Amino acid sequence: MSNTGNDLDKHTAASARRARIGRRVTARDIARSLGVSISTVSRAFTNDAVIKPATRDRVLAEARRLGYTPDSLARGLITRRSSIAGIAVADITNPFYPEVLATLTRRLHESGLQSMVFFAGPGRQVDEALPTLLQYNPDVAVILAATLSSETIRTCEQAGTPVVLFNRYVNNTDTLAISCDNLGGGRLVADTFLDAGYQRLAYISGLPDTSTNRDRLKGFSERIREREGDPPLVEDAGSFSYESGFNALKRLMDRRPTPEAVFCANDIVAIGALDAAKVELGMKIPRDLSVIGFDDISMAAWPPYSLTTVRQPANAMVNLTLEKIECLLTDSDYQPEQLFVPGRLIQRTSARLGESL
Amino acid sequence: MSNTGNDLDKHTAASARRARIGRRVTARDIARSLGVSISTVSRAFTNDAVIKPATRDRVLAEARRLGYTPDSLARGLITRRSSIAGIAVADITNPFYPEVLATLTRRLHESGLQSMVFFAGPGRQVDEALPTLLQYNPDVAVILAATLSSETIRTCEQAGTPVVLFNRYVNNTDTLAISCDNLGGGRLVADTFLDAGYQRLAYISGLPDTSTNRDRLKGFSERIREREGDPPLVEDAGSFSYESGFNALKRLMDRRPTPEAVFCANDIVAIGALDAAKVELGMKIPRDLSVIGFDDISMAAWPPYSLTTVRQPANAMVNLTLEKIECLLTDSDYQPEQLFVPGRLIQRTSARLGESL
DNA sequence: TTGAAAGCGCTAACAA
DNA sequence: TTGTTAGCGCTTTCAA
Repeated sequence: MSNTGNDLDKHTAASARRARIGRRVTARDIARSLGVSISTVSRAFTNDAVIKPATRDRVLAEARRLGYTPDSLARGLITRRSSIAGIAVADITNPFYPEVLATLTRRLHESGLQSMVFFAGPGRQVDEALPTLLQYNPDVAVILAATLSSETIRTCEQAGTPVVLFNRYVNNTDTLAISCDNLGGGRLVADTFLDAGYQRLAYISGLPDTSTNRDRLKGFSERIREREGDPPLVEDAGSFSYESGFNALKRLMDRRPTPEAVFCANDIVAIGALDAAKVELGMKIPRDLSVIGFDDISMAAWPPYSLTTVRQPANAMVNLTLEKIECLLTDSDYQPEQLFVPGRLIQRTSARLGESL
Repeated sequence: MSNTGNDLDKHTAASARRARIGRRVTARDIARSLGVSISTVSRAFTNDAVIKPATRDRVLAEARRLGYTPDSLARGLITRRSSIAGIAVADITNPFYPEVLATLTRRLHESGLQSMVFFAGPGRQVDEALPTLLQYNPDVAVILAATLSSETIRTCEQAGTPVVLFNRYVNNTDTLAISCDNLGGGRLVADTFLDAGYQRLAYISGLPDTSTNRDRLKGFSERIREREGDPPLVEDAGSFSYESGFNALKRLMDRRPTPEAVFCANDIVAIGALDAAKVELGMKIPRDLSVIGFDDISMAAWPPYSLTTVRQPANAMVNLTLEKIECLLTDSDYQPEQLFVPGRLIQRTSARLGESL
């Protein structure tokens, strides 16, 4: 655990920058210029401080004139709140997450938290990157669609940073986790297919070791078993990507019995599968095959795909996340929970569900 | 400019968090536990500090044992380097930018900079958000595919934060800007179409007031004029989105003379246009219409689209950005430049270019 | 309602 | 090679 030690870390750096542009304005400058104390300047920028309104106005005016803004870093040093939310996100190739990330950071910002983001690949990278993030004393760490070892979670808590898992969860921990009800979503799709009269069902899986993938399959299979249907064929795509879905569908269609209806681990996999069926196998959708996805990314509504899918209520999930972060930050009695937000079937035309509706 | 003043900003917050989890380990703890001074601990974590190797090892070991890591915020307070890169990104709906963002933050991280990201809509939001970002004293601000008023740029420099514009530039400023050579890209497409023998050309524009959109059109028209072709039809899609492209193509096809070849402001617009042509107008691509896009997002390679496009060399652009950031940070004589990285035509099958090749 | 003083966790000049 | 001291920019008791 050595220092940064890289090429940007020259000693000349700070001076070079300061040479380029003027020194930053500090509270002292305002104080001097106005003939008041530094504390007074500070109070002008603290909401519930006792200060004469007229004085505050003078300070604020002078601050605007000189371009002063309190230094959040220095402030955080003493308030013990950095107002930073550390966010780790994997799976940026799935368009669902940029959208979530955008609304999440926006909502955090509205709550006075700046987002420090780290993008990780699918591997162990999140565990490796988190220590760096922790050096900034984030008020909270949000892990987006990535897994975190319980060991790393422990590290965070030891550093005083509560952790929120978004769309993943870990067993055997009492870490706050907000997720779509993937299990319920899987069951919903099973019911939908069975109600429509399909018997030969299949599942195309995504990244194997993720709770999203596991639970969607689990709910799907479980419900089929409950209704005494034939167990579904499971084709492992290997990852949540277009190419994976594309190739998986081709393999799936070589297997027997040929499935009538396929549930895909997520939309991007479903879209890959759809294209493979159409382009490679010359199939007509939904005449020859019914396909249902999961997420409801914007692409799902594009005319050539018109994908029937389980919508993850991204906004509701983000709202819930913010609500719980507030609990974490303000209520010392709050016991972290694992929360599941139900998804909803969005019917388009990639699945023929016919009569039963 | 008042304080944050929001619901997370309770006074109980810090104490609640500290109650939940142990107080953070500080350099003082290590020092006490080892019977050395705080400076010695500090030196152990500073690369080029004079310290006995054995002492450093002892400190590092103890640090690991107790889970100590220097507080970057406190460190930044005195070194005058926060090691934070502030990034503002608009246009997250264009898949090109999540990809750029991912590699950009990764490369910054390798250079010892953490990324603080703010997502903005297409509007003035970046100008509004930047002051908040500045409170964290970022070492550099990177503006991704968004415009920044010269006034805000001034504010940044006054605060001591150099600005880098990525894929946008502003006239009349000496702000560092790294961009694809959109002008050259436009000319390249014009040549490609003209060489293939097309005469009735068209351009579907994206978000009107962006340098990317303007320059692509400008290069395209300019080159056509130089080669004495008929000026292209220009259809304004209004934004860089699938729907815009979809609708714009329908309008375009109602105009006369009917174009034989269309250059789209970017890939996502092109893909929308492609779908409109196929789904709505029943056209065969490229038999009835040749389409060329710009960006080369991963979707462009999907079989149903197989979009011929001008590839933006994202990696090269990010590398260049990092190189120039280093200049900005270390070399006080460095004069900001406007840099343009050439794009390259990726031939797929959405444009019939035939004989001439 | 304000100012003086202490100190958040750290680094850096200076002494030893 | 190490410790002592000062202080980064800010907030926050405590006095006035």
